[in-house]
Amino acid sequence: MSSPAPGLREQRKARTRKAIQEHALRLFLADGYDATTVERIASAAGVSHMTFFRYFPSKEAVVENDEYDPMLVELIRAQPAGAGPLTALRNAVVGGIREVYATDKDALLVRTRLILTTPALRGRQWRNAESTQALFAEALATRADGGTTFELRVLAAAVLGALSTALAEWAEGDGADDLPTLMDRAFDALAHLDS
Amino acid sequence: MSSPAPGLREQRKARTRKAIQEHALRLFLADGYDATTVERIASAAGVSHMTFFRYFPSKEAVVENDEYDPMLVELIRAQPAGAGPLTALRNAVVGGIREVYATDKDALLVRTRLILTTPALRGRQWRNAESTQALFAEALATRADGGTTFELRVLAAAVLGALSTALAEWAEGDGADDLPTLMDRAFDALAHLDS
DNA sequence: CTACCACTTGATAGTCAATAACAGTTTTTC
DNA sequence: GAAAAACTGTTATTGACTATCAAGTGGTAG
Repeated sequence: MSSPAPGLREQRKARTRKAIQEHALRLFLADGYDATTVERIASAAGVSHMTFFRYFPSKEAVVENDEYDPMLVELIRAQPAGAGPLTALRNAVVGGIREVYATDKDALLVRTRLILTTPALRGRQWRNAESTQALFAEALATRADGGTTFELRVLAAAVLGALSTALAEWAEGDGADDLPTLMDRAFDALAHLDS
Repeated sequence: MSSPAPGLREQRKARTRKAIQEHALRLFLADGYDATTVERIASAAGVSHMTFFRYFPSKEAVVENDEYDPMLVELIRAQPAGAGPLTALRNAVVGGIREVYATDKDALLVRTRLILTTPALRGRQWRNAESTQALFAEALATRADGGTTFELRVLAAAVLGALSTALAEWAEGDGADDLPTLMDRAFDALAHLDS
């Protein structure tokens, strides 16, 4: 990633981007996703709707937060070589989430609930999961884990399904449960599928 | 399900619905999903665009084919009680797909490829998977399978992830592989995740 | 057979997301 | 300081989708 130069322009862009995102989330929570037009978000953030689309490719994209993927890939690669692929994924993901959870818990809950209750966002979410699946499978492959490419893809897909379920369960319970614990339980279930 | 009366009206509606769907798929394949407008589909089918939306809630919906879910749920319920939940799901799903595959293989391939290559349809597909996950989990629960509701949800999600991967692999290979065999391999991978 | 009723459809107009073209302004960069 | 590049707003257009209302069709009772 590049911070090419902290010039005035970059600072201003970062501020504009953040303003759009914050106003968008605020309005989504207040009035609902569908009832909030891009025009309204833009004017709340003090820009034109064209500028909105220059910062975010779509109305859906303003809710996303894909910053975790690269970190998780790093963590997967860093797992000791002896562990099996499921164990490696488990330790990497649960460890990574634990950190995110400690600092961004509330924001994560708000965003997750919004996504779960908005059909358009749910679809988007799953589409992202597909690229995450590919990243995970690739990271496992470079770790020289056993199994064919196909098997690693299946593994990554199964893990993502399990993680999504944990996240959904957590959000449905309004964040009362401990998310890393739920994810651990999800991984336990994966390890003993035919209980 | 109701066939209230095979009156002229019902026949006509069924014909219109089928015509819209067939023209839509034909045009999608010829010109691409995005390049095909609803207006064009409607006029090809000899109706107005309003009628299109009276038959299908959205442009995306015209590609779907959710008819398999009830059949799969029946098959899951019919599995012998002794088998573990993963085995039950495996036998039900692979058996069901084998039948579909024997009769609808070409149509399945065309539709799957279209969905995989069209971002908007991929999102829709995953959204449907969510309701399928709930149906599977519920079917397993009524079978009095071991495990909590949460664990069954995780299982259903993992299986759907694995199945999607098999379907994607099959479509990427232009249908050269045998789909039921691929699904069997996906289930094998699930059974030995930490290979 | 006819007259009535519910259902289905089309024409029209509108909203909203997303894209394109152009002009005006500001920040770099030399 | 001036030329080049980047950023933004205005306006217009496309296409998915909805609402309304008028007109046409099939089913049915008399």
